[in-house]
Amino acid sequence: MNYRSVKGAKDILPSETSQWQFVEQTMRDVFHRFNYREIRTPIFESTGLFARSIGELTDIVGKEMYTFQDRSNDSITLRPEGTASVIRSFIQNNIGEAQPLTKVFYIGPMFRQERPQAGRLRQFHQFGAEAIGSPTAETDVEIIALAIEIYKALGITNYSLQINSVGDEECRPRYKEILSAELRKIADKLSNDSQKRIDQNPMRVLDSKDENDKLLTASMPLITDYLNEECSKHFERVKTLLTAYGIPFTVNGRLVRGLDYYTKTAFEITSTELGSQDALAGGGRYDLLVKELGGKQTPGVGFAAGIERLMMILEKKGIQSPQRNPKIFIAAADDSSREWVLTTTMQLRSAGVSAETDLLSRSLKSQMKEADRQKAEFVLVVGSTELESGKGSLKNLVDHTQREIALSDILTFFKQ
RNA sequence: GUGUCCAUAGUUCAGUCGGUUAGAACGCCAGGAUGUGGCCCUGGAGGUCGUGGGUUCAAAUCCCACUGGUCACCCCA
Repeated sequence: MNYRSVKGAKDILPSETSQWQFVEQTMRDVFHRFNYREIRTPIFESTGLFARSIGELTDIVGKEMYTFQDRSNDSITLRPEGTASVIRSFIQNNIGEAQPLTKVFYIGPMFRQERPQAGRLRQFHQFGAEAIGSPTAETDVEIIALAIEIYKALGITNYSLQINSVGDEECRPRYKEILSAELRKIADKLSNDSQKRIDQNPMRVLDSKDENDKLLTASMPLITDYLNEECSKHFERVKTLLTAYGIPFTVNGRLVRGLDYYTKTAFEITSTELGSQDALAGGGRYDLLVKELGGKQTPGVGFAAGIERLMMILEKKGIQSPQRNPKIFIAAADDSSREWVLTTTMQLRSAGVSAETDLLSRSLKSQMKEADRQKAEFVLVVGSTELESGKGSLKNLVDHTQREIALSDILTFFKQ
């Protein structure tokens, strides 16, 4: 085999696409119920957009982006996530001027050059939603409820919701100072990764998976204890509304997001059905992002979720889309009927019926086997005798019954 | 980026202590008194054993390198 798909980029094969369409249709229905409209942005953007929004110091920007110079020497990046593009488009097209609150969703491929493993690809697919223009906790909860409703609609139940508040531009820097100071005292005992983060991103240290780090930081101060009044009130309101809505959650004061633009609410939905990559969805509030990217000060909140990880759970739980099989297979009993068979198949298709026939000049037995393999509901057998008498035998492959039918009635029979 | 394990028909796998024609199941193709699928029966096609090198009289089997996959770290959806 000469050519293979690039590492971490997978084909979605004909045997899998109906499942993908089923999943996408289900989420589109839910988005519609929540009155979110689809937005489709380009899969590449100026590199600066991502560097600015996600953060120069994040791993995504620092070492995972597919960045290249195009033939005009502009620096282009394949999008590693969806929010930055949506906000760019929101600003560029003055979408916020038409109404105070913009509710959009997206579905599409994202690109990150990480080492592939279970639940992690280099080209992967995300769906997500953004509510841009509202500062209220009600909006945070609608976004969380929207994500959860999609999992519910797909029959996924084994997930858990963790929430936190990461503060705002006033209280977070203050907390970071305090935390950094505490961490510096034990710096030499922390893991290498954590030591590097003490100054740049101390909150990530508290989220370390290293057992020793966990022990050492067990009694460290948490952001939730240092929120200012506004952030604290917002966080309380989110918790109250989630409870009122009946959405179970746990507060995790160590939860942080990998993107820098989040403020106040941050959340993550995880599943025990996945491997070590157990995050199904993540999101939060980003009140500074629109302004950061050159727009008017506009609050926003959103989430992003991985489709492949969702598919892994559906597969594991045996949740499958209904199959779309041909309604009728028309078999030619001999060569004299092939012309009639082909034209009738075409006419059925024009009339809106999924119809199939044999293109390989195969024996009747082979055609019957093919009809069975295709899971066609009916088989119509037509040969020279049927053409003369004007009547064919129509077999129902599901209940195994067979009846005579006038060939001239075929179209009307299958139209409804 | 670091590490783990793995690599044999289309697929999932077996292959003894290195030993001569590399197997199974499923799938595929063709038949089963000649015009009817599923189950069943018969037959058939299909593999330079990932690639390259080494050890050996002899390598799918042992060793090395590379490539690819996999899972974990990391990161995150």
